Amino acid sequence: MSLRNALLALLMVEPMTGYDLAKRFGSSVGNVWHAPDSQIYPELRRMAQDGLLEAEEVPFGRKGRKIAYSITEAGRQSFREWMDSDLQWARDRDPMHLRAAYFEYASPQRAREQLLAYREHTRQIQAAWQQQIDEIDAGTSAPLARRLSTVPEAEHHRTAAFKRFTYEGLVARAEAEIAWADRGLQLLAELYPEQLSAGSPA
Amino acid sequence: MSLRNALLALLMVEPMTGYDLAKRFGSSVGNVWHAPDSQIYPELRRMAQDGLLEAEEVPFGRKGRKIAYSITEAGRQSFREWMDSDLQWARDRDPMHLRAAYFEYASPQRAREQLLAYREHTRQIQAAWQQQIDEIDAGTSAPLARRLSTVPEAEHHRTAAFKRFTYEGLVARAEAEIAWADRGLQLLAELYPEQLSAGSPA
DNA sequence: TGAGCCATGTAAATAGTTACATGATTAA
DNA sequence: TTAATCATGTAACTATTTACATGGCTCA
Repeated sequence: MSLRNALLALLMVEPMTGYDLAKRFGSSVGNVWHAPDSQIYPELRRMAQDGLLEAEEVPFGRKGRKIAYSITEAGRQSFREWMDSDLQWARDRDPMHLRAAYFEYASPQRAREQLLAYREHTRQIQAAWQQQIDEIDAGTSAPLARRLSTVPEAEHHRTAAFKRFTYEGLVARAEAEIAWADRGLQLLAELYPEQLSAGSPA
Repeated sequence: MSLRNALLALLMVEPMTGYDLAKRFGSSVGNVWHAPDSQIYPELRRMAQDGLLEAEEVPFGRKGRKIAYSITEAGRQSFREWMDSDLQWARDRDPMHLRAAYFEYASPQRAREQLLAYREHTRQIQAAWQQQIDEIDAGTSAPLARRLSTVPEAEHHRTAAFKRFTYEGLVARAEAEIAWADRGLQLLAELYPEQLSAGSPA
């Protein structure tokens, strides 16, 4: 259901084609909710069937065609209802922590490599989130600018504040994960002083 | 695939029935990988079919029966291979942060209630994780005791250290989420001074 | 004898992943 | 004219959720 609402959130701002939405999932909303093209296209058609969206086929070039989706009043209401509904918390399902709990079954070298890879991966997504914050602060955030253009001036500050707040939380969480990976690397170095003497943990 | 490996991890220590495994998912491994009974029972049968487990039907009482699963050598090897394999990172899919990004569409009251509920929920799972740490430190952790009984004495320290390390990370991450919720409550109070004047954010 | 837990499941639906398939447009 | 990117999908599979179904055991 969240994919549907993530799509509605984007379409609250402006109509878009499936392709635009799929690409946008690689940047703005994709930072909090990933979805591949192959999930987006069918979902959009279902949403149109359910009356949440209106689909309009737009020709382009000689023979090209694309489908522009715009949100209907039913779609707007559905999104607002979701925003007011209680969330059900996702249960924990975390491969990296599951694995770390059983590191004694792995070789220290592999454990170390995995922590390094996890730290690197986390740093990368953290950088992407931080960039969103920087762009919001600099006033160069394209997604935010689009959103603000549909909102009365008096609400601009709040709208920007919520977006920034969201990314702050993600950056802080990533920071905790990076610190955790660092502690793990340190722990490995302490527990296996000989095997890991060659590589520096940091 | 992680469910399978979470089950293998438990069965590396000792044979268990489906019921035992399902219950254990409510405490030890369930802290990092949740799975309902209805997913566990079929998965165990599939794993037995694949030769990773041996199933033995054990009668109990007059007509009762249960199925004890023990890990086979193929199962042990499969688990070790998984432990050495690279993890593919789960994409971000986070309903609470998705929602927070669009809080301007919710009423400040509902936004506040949702942050309070999220903080409370996070505190609860954090407390469960912290309890695991306390039990490890006190030497009263039943799951750890079971694990240690199958491991040479020289490895006890390391085994305990990895378990503790895992839960430390989860506690720290929860701490970051709680701090984020606090910042959100503060932000709401600042953005909507009149509407929220009645309730204290903390 | 009834409540609560032990024990194992099935069915149906939804969600998500991976790999593949097809063709058009645009700019170098 | 070819590479990149625009544009939309299908098929097959795996994972997960939700709700339901069945019956035995144990203790008060």
